[in-house]
Amino acid sequence: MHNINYIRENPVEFDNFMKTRGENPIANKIIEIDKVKRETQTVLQNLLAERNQISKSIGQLKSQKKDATEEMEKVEDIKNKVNTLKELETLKDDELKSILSRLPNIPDSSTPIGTDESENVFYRDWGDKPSFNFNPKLHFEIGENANSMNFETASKLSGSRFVILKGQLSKLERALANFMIDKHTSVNGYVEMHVPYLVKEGTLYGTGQLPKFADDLFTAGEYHWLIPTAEIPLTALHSNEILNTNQLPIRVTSYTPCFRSEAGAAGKDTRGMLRQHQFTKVELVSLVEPEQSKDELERMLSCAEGILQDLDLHYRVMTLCTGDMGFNANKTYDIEVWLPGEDKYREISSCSNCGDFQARRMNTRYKDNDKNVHIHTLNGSGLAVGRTLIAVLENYQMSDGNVQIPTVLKKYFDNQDTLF
RNA sequence: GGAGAGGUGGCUGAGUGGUCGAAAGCGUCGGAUUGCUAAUCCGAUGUACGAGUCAAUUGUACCGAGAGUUCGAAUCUCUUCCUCUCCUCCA
Repeated sequence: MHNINYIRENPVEFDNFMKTRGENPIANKIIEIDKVKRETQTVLQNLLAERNQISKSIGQLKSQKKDATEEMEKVEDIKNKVNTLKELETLKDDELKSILSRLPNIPDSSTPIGTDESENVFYRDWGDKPSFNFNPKLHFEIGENANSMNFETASKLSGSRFVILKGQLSKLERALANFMIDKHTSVNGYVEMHVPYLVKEGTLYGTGQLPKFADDLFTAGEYHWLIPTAEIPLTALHSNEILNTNQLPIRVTSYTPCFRSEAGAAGKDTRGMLRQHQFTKVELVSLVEPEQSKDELERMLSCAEGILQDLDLHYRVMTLCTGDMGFNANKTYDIEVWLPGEDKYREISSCSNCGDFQARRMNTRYKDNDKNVHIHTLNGSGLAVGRTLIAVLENYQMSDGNVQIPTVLKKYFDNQDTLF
């Protein structure tokens, strides 16, 4: 959510920012609505002040058993005006909120300007592409050949975009998640949280998924939505709270399933488990003071990268351009892991600084020298477990169809060398 | 799922139509004092929005949320959400 004062004072700049994010100019419209709203408010409040005063004197007159008919007639007149003005104020306020809640965050000055993913900018990379003396297979070929990855049965149970992992692959998924959580909690300073997977509408509004992206989400019953990422419950932990400075920074992590309708992805990545309605992810969330958020984004990125380094998986980091960046973010780094079977880099983590955008929506502040200031929120995948499993399979595959177990995961497999 | 109770400021908790933005206590902050990791005393202490020479100041709203009754609502009515207790069920 945007600061209306900022838009009021910098309408042209605001429109320019919105343009880089694919939005049409709207500042003037916002300011006009805001102006009417405030003018209405002023008149309304004056009338209410008058009413309160007269009402008070009515009380006094009555307690003295005097006649108050005259005063009561005056108030009657005010009442009618008040009702009309109240309606107008509510109308304008709703209009304003409806517009503001659907506008994306303002990009950070270091975010490259561009229209789509082709204009994302290379930031850095790590490691090298592995070489194979055979033709590397795709992850689902490896999984299906080992009889441990089953899409047909999953589809029988739940439809398309689901998978069943069996035996060693199921264990690999669990091992990866454990490894990630262990590292983030013991080395990187995050506190592990176990959180609800179903949340209320207001929670999703606070983090920015609603009202605009309802189609991307699954609902559960009348009042609940399935979380598309643990970012939702973790970021909203302190909604409607005023934190003390000494509570910050808050760094939390959670291993959860994520549920996404993938409404806009029809026909995309249909084969394999790259794009599922349900997948698991270890999420990192930081709540920090505004001055800290830029450093925190770098820190978070490094924490996520550390997992891939430990797994010895080659990747590159891209800075997303304004047109490709998500709704909430002012800056985002994507980590793309190398998948030899696909012969492509694929997103495995996305680390974003949301500035005060979410904090405004969910009203999370902290006391800074007696002033209440919105905190900054950041989130990042550390990492998407399903996609990490894909990366391990494709990068560690051997010519005989077996898969080596990365060194750091061996302890989860009784020190076995290979998966199957 | 059945029955009941309740939602008030950072916390505990009083308040059943006007003098209530709200007692009291605790906590926190500032000050005074006492020769000592504390006690006592005094004072301050919500949020949002509006008006303003955006400073002093000032107005409005907020007692879970929304609607209503009334000249006037924390207090009455309705709706709704949430919490708790007991029973039932259950990992």
